[in-house]
Amino acid sequence: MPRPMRQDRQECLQRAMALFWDRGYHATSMKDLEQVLDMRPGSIYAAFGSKEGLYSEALTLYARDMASEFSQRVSSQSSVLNALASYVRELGKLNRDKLPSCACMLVKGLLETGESHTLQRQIEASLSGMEGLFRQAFQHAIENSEIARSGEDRYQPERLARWLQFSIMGLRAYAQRSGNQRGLQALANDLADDVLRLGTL
Amino acid sequence: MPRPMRQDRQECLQRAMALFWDRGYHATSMKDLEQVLDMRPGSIYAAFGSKEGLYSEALTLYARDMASEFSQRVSSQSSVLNALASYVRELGKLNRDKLPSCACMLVKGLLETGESHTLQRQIEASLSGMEGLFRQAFQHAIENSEIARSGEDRYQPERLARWLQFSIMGLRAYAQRSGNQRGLQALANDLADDVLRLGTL
DNA sequence: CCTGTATTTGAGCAATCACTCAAAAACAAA
DNA sequence: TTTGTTTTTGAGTGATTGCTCAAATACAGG
Repeated sequence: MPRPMRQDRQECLQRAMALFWDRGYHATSMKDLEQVLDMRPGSIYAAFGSKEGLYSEALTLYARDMASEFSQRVSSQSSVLNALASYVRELGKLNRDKLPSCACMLVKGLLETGESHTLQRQIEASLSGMEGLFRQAFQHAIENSEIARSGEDRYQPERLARWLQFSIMGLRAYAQRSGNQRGLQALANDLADDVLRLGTL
Repeated sequence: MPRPMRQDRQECLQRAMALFWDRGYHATSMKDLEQVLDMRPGSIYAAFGSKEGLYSEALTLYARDMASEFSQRVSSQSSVLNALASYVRELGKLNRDKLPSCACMLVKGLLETGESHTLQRQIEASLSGMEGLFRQAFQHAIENSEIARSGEDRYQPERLARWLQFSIMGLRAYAQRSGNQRGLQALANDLADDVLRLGTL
């Protein structure tokens, strides 16, 4: 009976995510979104409620994609440490040509969203979620005896996870600087080596 | 003869810097600035030309303050490595109560400014300047024989400077997450220890 | 006191912002 | 085809954006 929806909601979110990721929340106007989504204002508001609602859903999609890619990478290799190291090493190839932005969309949002804002809490929750995945990965590495001296405080999974998240945040922020592709890759390689060094006696 | 200026330009810039640093460029409106500066639009535009011009000057002030504080800290201690370590360790105390934002204003600007924008280039130049100061500091540390195995690639001043800047960017982005003050300080302490470890044989 | 110069003022500009809603359009079922 | 339900449309909402400029204001020199 009803008129069918012309647009695929999931594809809309993908496009909106790319635009928000590139320009940030405040610099993205509804008019920009109308153009990218090929939808008129009424349709967008019917589907997503508000600009903030759309951004929120885009953030959720981003976080979900990021988490699933990470999980897949870690579970598809027998060595957790190798998986983590290659993950970090590939961050050195970050390039504006492939992605909307080198920097993490969550971090961009974290830095441009005012404190005590609803979005801020959502972003912090997503970041905590990622850090939790990192913790699990290091936990597995310890259970697999991949990490030397895992009894020492310095090698607790919480601590390592915190370090990894900090590193990724820093690396991707650093990557936002144009030029200097060489330095970025060197930095990523050094970090990857640091990860591997956790397994060296 | 002329009517004297009511406002001190330098103090205006300080206030504008604090507001931009807190809210970011796009989320700060001229009306907000009028209130904080206690100036009417005409005066602001007579003094700074445009919102972007004011932001640009605020960025310059921020970068200058940051650079001079760093230089002072390094030159006031006999041991460069100790100075750097204490600098990093104090970043663990970053708190929204003291500063407009935990995150670096340059990084916030870098992430919210579109590529190929004039502001982006200015920010990148300021970041390069800071990295240069870091390089000089490590250079001095090497000349003072503070750094062990300084002949190895891994301990080149350029590389160490890059690592330090990446670390500070990551640390201050991580600090923007509310709560978790404990984890932040632990992270900063670990990084400070890494700095000191450069001097250990 | 006046006069001249420089600054400050604030009403108001066009443009854009996020957003609304009555009407038109598109389909499936009858 | 007709009907019923839902989605899409896009002109238009009031508010806010960054910004302008003629007039008012404030002072130093004469």
